[in-house]
Amino acid sequence: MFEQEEMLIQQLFDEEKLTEKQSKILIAAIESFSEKGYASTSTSEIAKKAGVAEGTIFRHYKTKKDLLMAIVVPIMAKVVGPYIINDFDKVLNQQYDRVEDFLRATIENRREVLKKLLPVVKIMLQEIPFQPELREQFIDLIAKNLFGRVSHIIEGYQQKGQIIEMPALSVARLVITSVMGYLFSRYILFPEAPWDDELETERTIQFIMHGLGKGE
Amino acid sequence: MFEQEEMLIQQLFDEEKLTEKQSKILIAAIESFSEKGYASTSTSEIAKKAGVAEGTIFRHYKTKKDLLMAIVVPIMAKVVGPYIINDFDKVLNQQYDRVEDFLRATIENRREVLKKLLPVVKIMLQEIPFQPELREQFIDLIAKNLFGRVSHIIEGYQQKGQIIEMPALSVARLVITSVMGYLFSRYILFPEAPWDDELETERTIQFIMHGLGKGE
Amino acid sequence: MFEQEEMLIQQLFDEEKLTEKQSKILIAAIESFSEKGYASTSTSEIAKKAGVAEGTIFRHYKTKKDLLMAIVVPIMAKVVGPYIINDFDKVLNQQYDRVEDFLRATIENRREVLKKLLPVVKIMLQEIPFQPELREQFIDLIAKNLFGRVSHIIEGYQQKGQIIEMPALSVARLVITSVMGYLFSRYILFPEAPWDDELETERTIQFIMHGLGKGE
Amino acid sequence: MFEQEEMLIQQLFDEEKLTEKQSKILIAAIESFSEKGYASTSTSEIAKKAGVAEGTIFRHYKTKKDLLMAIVVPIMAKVVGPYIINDFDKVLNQQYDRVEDFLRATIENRREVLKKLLPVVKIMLQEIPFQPELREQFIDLIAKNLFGRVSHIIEGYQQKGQIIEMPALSVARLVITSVMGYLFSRYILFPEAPWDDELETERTIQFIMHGLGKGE
DNA sequence: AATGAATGAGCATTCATTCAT
DNA sequence: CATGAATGAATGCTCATTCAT
Repeated sequence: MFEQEEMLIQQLFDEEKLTEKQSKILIAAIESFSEKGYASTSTSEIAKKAGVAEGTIFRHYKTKKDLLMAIVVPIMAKVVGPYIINDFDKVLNQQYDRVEDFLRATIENRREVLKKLLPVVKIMLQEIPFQPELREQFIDLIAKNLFGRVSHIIEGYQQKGQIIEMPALSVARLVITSVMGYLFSRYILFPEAPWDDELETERTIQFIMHGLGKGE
Repeated sequence: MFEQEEMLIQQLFDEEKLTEKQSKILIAAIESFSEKGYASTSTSEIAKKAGVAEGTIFRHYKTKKDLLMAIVVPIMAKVVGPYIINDFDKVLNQQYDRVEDFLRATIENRREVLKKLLPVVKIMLQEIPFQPELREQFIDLIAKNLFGRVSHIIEGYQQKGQIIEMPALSVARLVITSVMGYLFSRYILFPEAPWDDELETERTIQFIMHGLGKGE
Repeated sequence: MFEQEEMLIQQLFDEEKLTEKQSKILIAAIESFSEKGYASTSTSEIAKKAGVAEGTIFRHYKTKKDLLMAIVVPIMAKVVGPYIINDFDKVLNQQYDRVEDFLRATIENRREVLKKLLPVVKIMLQEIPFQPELREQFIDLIAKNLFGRVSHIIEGYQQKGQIIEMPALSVARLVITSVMGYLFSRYILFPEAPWDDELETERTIQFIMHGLGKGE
Repeated sequence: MFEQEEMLIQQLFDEEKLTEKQSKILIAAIESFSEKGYASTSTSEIAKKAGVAEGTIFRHYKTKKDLLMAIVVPIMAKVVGPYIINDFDKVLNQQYDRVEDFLRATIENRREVLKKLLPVVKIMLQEIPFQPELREQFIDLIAKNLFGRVSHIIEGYQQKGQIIEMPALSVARLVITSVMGYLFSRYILFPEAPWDDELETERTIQFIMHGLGKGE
C-alpha cells in the first residue's frame, strides 16, 4: 500500500520534481486531511507522520493552506480536467461506435481513478465549499468543460435522432449524476458493501440508455 | 430571512421548548457552521453572532460537539427519516395511482424541505465523514429505511411487470441517485443558475420512468 | 455516617441556627474541600452535592472564600482554642495529680476530636498557608495560647524540680510536636495501618516523660 | 537570591540538561506554586514571571500537572530518598560512634537541605494529599525506606541494651516526629522567630536520648 | 428564601508560523 | 536545506458571581 501511494503521488505531482521529504509530507497530509478533515489536522501531526521537522513543512509550503492547495489543485487540473477531455476526444473522433461503449469506458476509467485517488477526492469534495479558489475552479471545470463537452456530444446524438429531445444541459445533468451517483454509492457511501462492479456498470448503462431512449 | 429561519428552527426543534437564547445560539451556529464548516467556527464567534455570552452556549450544550449534534441529529431523525416514510406509506396505501405521481410528489416534497433546511443539510453532509455517530445514523437511515422501503415498492411494481427486471437494490440506487442528483445540482452545486423547477422535475421523472421501462 | 456528620456540623456550628440547606451546603463543602482541596472544588459541584441551586450557596455565603472561612474559623475558634484551654485549666487547677494523667487525658481528648473533625482539620491545614487571615489566627492561637499556657505549666513543674532545666518554650515545642506527631502519624499519614491506640498513647507519654526527665 | 535559586535548580535537576528557558520556568513555577498553591497558580502567571511565552511552558511540560511533577518528583526521589539512606549507611557502617552524633549530623544535614529547598518541600507537602502518584511515592519512601532503615538501626541499639524496650516501629515514629517536629517548627511554622539552631538541636537530641533511655 | 439562567473574565492547552542554528 | 525551540494569538471550556423571577 505504501508503494502504491507513492506511485500515486509520483503520478499526481510528477512535473515538479519532488524530494523525498516533500513526498512524505504530501502522503502524510493526504492521509490526515482525508481522515480527519483539513481544519482538524494540525501541521505538527503531519510533520510527525511524515517524519520531518515542523519547520520543514513550511519551507516547502508557505502556509497550511498552500499545502492543501498543492494537494487538491493538481487533482482538479489534471485528473478531473484533461483525463475527461481526452476520453471525450476519443468519442468525438468516433473511437467508440456506440454510446454504450463510451459510457462503459468512461465509467471504468473513472472507477480506476477514483479507487486510486479516493483520499484526495474526499479532501477535494470536503474543501470545495470552504475554499473559494477551489470552488471557482471546480465550477468552471464542471460547468464549462464537463457539461460543455457532454452537451456537445449529446446534441450530435439528438440530431441523429438517437436520443430523446431534451435540452442538452438537462441530458448532461441526468447522465452525469447517474454516473457520479453510481461511483459515489460505490466508493464513498458504501465502500464496504459487496459490489459486482461489472454488473452494476452494465445496469447503470442500461438505465441511462433507456432513460434517454425515445420511450415507447 | 430572520423570521424564516426562526420558523425553521421552531419546526426542527419544536418538541423541546427552546428559550430565546437557545434559538439564537442554534441559528447562529447553523449559519456559521454552514458557511465556514464546523471545525473552523469558534464558539466565541457563535456567541458574538447570537448576541449571548460565550458561557451561555456551554450552559445549554456541554461541548461544541454537542451543539453540532443538537443541530444535525434532529434533521436525520425527523426530516430524512419519518418524512420519507410518511410519503412512502401513502404510496404503499395506493394513494398514488402511478409511480410518476409518487415520484413527482416526493421530489416536490424533498425540494421544499431542502430549500428551507439547506444550511443544516450542508452541515450534515460536511460532518458525516468525521463524526462516527452521525455516520452510523446516516447509514442506518439510508441503508435500512430508505433503501429498504424503496426496494419493497419496487418489488411490487416488478411483480406487476411495470418495471424492468433488476435487483430491487440496484433499482433503488438508480432512482435515489437520480432524484438526489437533481436536488444536489439544483441546490448545492448550481443554486444560482436559472432553474425551471417544474420542467426539470418532469424531465427527471421521465428519465427515471424510461430508464426503468422494459426498453424494447 | 451521614447522621454522624450532621451531628458534627450541629456541634461545630450550633450557635448560629442553621437551616437544613445551610447544613447540607456545609457538609458538601467539607467533603469536597477535604477530598480535592479548596481551589480545585467548584461551587457548582458543592451545590450539586448539597442538592441546592448554585445561587443558594451565595445567598448564605457571599463568596466562596466566605464559605471556606465559615468552615475553618469555628474549628480554630472553638476546637483548637477553648477545648485546649479548658483542659489546661483543669490541670492548672490541679485536677490532674500527675503530668502523665494530664498528657493521657489530653491526647485522648485530641484523638476523639481529630477522629470526628478530620476532614475539617485537613482543610484547615491545607489552607493555612494561603489564607493570611487563617494563618494569623492560627499563629496567635498556637503561639500565644497553646505555647503560652503550656509554658506556664512547664515552669511550674520545673520549679518543683520535676522536669529538666530547659527554656519552657523549648520544652513546650518538644511536648507538643511529640503529641501532634503521634496524632498526625495516626490519622493523617497512616490512618489505615493497624494501631493499638492505648499502647501507642502510653509509649508516647513514656517517651515524653523520660525525655523531660532529669536524665541519669 | 536568584543565583542561589539557580544553584538549587541545578542541583535538583542536574542530570537532564536544562536549557535556560526551562530553568526559568522551573524557578518561576516553584516560586508561584509555593506562594499561592498549585491550583491557584495560572500557567500564564508562570510564563510572565519566567519571561517566556505561555506556549513555551507546554513545549517542555505537556500539562500543568507534568510541570508540578517535574518539580516534586526529583525532590522525593533524590532528596528525601538517597540523602537519608546515605546518612544511615554511615551509621550502619559505624561511622558515628554514638547515636547522639548520628542524630546531630542527620538534623544538621536535613536542616541545610530544608533551608535551601524549602519552597519545593512546601509544594510537596501541599500536593501529596491530592496527587495519588505523589502520595504513593511518599508513603513508599517513608514507610519502606525511612521507617525500615531506622527500625533496623534501632533494633541494633536495643540488642546492645542502650535504648528502651519498645517495638522498633514505635521508636522510629517517636524519633522521626521529634526531628521533623523541630524542623517543621523551625522552618515552616515560625521561620521568623529567633532560633539558636545549635542549642535547639542539642535540646532535641537530649530530649530524644532521654526519652529513649531506660528511664530510672 | 430559593432558584438557575446568564455572564464574561480567566484557564489550560493548541497551533500555524518564524527564525537562529 | 533541515531543524525544532520559541512564539502569542486563539480555542474550547470552567467558574464564581449576579439577578430576575
